Amino acid sequence: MMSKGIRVSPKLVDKTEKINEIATAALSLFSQKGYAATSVEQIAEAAGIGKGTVYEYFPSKEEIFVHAINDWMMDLINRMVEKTRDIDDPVRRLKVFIGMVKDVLNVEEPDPKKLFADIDQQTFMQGGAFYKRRHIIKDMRATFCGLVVDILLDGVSKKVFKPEIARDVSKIAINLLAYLDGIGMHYLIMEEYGEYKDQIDFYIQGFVQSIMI
Amino acid sequence: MMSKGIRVSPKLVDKTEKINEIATAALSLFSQKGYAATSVEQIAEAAGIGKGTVYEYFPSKEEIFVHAINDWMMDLINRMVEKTRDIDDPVRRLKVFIGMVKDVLNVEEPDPKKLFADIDQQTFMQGGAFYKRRHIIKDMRATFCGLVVDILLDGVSKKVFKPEIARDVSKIAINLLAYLDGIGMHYLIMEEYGEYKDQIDFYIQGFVQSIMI
DNA sequence: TAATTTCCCGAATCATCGGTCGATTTCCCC
DNA sequence: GGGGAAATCGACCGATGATTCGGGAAATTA
Repeated sequence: MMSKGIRVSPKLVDKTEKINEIATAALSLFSQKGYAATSVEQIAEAAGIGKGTVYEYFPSKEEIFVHAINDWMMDLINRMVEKTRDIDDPVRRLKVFIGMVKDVLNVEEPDPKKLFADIDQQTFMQGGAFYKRRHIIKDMRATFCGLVVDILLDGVSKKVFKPEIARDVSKIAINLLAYLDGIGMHYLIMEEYGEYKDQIDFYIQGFVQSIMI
Repeated sequence: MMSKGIRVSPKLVDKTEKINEIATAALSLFSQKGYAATSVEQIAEAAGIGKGTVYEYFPSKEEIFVHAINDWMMDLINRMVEKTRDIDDPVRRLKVFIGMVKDVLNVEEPDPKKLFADIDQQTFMQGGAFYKRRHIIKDMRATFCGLVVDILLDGVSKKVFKPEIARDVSKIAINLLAYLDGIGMHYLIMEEYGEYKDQIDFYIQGFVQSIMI
């Protein structure tokens, strides 16, 4: 605590930490009620501060959303990188990665369902929080895609995956992620989580078979 | 015009047609500005009537959305059924279907991008227009899936597709649609429409190969 | 303790918008 | 051409919620 105090003057607060506290409280609320239905007052209450204080740390509600979502997705990606980085067997590495993607939808806190819907919303709508910052979302997707590309190329170099997939590795990665996106959405809408994992496993089985030597 | 006059009394309006006029005007606005950013007054103006009049035909803004989206999706599905129904060659039939799905994203009026985002939004958020009517969205998806299943089974019975896919035909159909969903979303976000069709063709090539005898 | 700066707050502001309602217009029938 | 039901309308109401702002609390220094 009390780390960032460069100038010494009356009362100093760790701004960064406070910002994160607010963002964390907000993310939880956004995931429960959605962005639009969450008021700044509720965020303040959840963070244990007054409404006006929120505006000492964020210029607007939109910025809270952007910050919170950014942190959340960064964290998600970092954990995936970490968990898969040191796996030697490319097939296992791929499957661990996919397993983590599968599990994302089952997280309880923060529940990602509404977060994803709100991200799309705020990205597509002119004037949305992410509209003028689509690059954040794009970068995130690109990073994600890069992760898969790494795994695939690693498999190629280890002679486990067919060499010819190297040529289309980017296409293949995008297609895999698109599928995972789509099937996740499908089950979110259809609410048949029971079959979700089977369905993915069925797909992945064919996928792995098609890229293995 | 003036078709539905059963009871003859002072002044009679074709309610059904008026409802559709309003819904059509609304759909166009929703697709341009999104559901939340479209006011009932704007809908009224676009339909060439007063705000109060809108409420003679719809009980709420939400109902306008539900009605408009329902019509829109029904129409989409019907056109797909029609265009593919009479194609004999299962492979061509499948490809025509996929071609139509591809083209959906490029429609200008109404532009589907925001509509899809709003549908998800209104489906996931408690209190959303589709929240208590997820069945409408689910049914639509099920119908859509049924279409693919039909095409696949037709191919099996014509000895063009492998017989063993009949066992998992539902899984296969869902996976295909999930992919198309996901890749569509991907390109909507990444805004690289140029590569969109190539990407899908690449996928479909592998897909068709995997199910053909 | 007083001075000073930072931090905190929630009442007030301001704008938006969905929905209502009573007045007004339109149209059909006699 | 007038009676009356149907249809239209838009000013108004009430609620909501993001953002502002001015005063008070807290902490630090002298």
